[in-house]
Amino acid sequence: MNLDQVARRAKVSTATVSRVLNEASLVKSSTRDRVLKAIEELKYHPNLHARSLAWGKSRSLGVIVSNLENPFFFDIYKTIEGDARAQGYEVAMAHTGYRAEQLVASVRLMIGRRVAGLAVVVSERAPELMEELADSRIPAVFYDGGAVRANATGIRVDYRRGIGQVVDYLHGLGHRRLGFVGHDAAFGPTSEPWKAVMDAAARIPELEVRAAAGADTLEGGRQAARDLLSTGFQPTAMVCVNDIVAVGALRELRERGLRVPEDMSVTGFGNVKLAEFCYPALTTLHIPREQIGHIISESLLSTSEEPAAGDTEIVIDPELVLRGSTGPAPRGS
Amino acid sequence: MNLDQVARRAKVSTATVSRVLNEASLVKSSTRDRVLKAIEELKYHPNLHARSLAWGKSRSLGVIVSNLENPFFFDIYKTIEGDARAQGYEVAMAHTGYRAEQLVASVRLMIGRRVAGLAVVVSERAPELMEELADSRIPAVFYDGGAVRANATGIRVDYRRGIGQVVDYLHGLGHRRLGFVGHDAAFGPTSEPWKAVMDAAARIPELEVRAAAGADTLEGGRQAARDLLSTGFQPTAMVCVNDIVAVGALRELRERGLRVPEDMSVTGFGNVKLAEFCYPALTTLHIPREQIGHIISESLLSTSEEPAAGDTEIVIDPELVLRGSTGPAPRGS
DNA sequence: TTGAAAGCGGTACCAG
DNA sequence: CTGGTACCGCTTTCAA
Repeated sequence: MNLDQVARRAKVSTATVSRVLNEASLVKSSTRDRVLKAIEELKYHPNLHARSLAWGKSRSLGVIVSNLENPFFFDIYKTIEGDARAQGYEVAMAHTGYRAEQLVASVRLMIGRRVAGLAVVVSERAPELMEELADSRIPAVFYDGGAVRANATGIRVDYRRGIGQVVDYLHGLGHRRLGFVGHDAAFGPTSEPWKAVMDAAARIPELEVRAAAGADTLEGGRQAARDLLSTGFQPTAMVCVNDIVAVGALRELRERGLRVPEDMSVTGFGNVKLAEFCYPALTTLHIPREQIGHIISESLLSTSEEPAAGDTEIVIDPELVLRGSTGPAPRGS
Repeated sequence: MNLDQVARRAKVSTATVSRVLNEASLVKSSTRDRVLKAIEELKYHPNLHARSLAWGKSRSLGVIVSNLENPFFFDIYKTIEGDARAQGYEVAMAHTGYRAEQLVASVRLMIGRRVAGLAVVVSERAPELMEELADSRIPAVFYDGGAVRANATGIRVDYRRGIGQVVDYLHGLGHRRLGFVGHDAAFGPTSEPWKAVMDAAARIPELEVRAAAGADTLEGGRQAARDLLSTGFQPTAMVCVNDIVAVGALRELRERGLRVPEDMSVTGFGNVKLAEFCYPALTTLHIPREQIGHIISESLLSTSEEPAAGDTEIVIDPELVLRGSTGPAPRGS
């Protein structure tokens, strides 16, 4: 099942078979037919490894995301994939589950595959690795990737501003005790969302904030909400690091008999589709995931040979979307 | 950045470099160190295409799913991926968006990659292609794949039985007019779920059933529910083809001011995590997705060289899970 | 323990 | 328009 067998059967050289396969230079139609027939009969499928090896380059993009299960990441991935396909590129996906080691493995994998471009859409970090990536000369784009490496585009969300808006909004509604529901990879002093919350809280002294975190899943959000409440702390609002975790929190509240938003306000982050479909619908911060995807693919697939501007940092401004999950703080709280 | 350069720098042959890379035969540790140093300095990453070409085989599994966005598919994918990784396999993922043409392209891609095994977890069909796959001698497992090809394992859900249970249950609660919310790829007389509904309806003459379908997304479910209701038909229960679509329907009902389950019962299919987290929580049919994933990977990764039993068909029996989205039919309906 | 060289399956340049 | 052939980068005998 290789070129040679096809060539032999069609009584031509491998070069000719290769030609009909790539529709490149013209082949006499009678010969072409013979070859096609042989291919058909032999159920021949070209070995893609051999092909890309010979080709030198790989007309494929790599996309690494933290958690494909979270629609936030999926939406970005899908957009990139669509764009890439439209330009005739394959897409190789990898997800890390927020583990730095897995990120390292994935990047190495992509370098090994000699992808034509790499999108790194993850929250976790692996600084040493980025150097390796840079040396590989593979064009890369980072989303949320912390310090942007030289000669690569970076995209990040202005958490400080987004969370700031949410906190101000809640404060304006009379809330004084806030719970922050993070997830393991967006927790602790190195995490942007966390810093943003702390900043906002520091700005408004009368605010009291406590935090908890679980996995980046529905169940994780529920668990975090439970942990938060079981400490005895009685917040009147919960600021969640993303919509999925927020939906998880909603369930915990429901099962405790707490009404949203009468007894407790809840906010999300991202504005994924589910935020509109859950009940109550989530007040959240809109992040334009498709736009992010397009920016990424555009930057990676830039027709021009030049490294697409390079060294750019694009900052996304979240936009507050008000829905049913937030309301005035309960009286006498 | 290839073997040769590393070899040259370390003053050894490419064979030796290859050896230290594969930790195969022993290399004198002083030489090994020299080589490792060279690799380090050159930031060398082996070309995986060349490697698998030389290797002949590919220690990687292919997984094709219809819609990764739907957690049902994702859960299966994730399980397979986990198992495969645990055995040192790479996983190549492709999704088809329920399009047969895309399925064809994806299978060809996987054959071209010479994957060691292929999981085809899709609802759409492409019979001609399956023949091609069979000839490729790649071990394959199909989920929901219709007619099982010779010498391959097939797994399918007993829709007839599952839907039958739901319909009987609703009928027992007094429901007489049922709406079926499908999605485009699970609609029409060739679709199993559809046939199952029609069968059940035929069994109980006093039942009236109408159907509608949209995309396999939250929004699609909402749209389908809207279409169903806008015909003037007034069902008292909606049987949905999966949980996602059901959550979409829930929203449409909510916005029309219809209470669930007082005014309308709703059922899902699959029992994905979201089914517990939405409001009201969904009565649904549990499909053991992780078990399915394990069966698939086990069958594909069977240590024995023999084609893993082959020709097996495994039928999954869905289990009814009762939650808050169903109740007695409204009085006087 | 190490090196030389023959593939693995294609592509593409150079003649004819 | 077609065939011969030198690679692409790595693995793997076979000898040394």
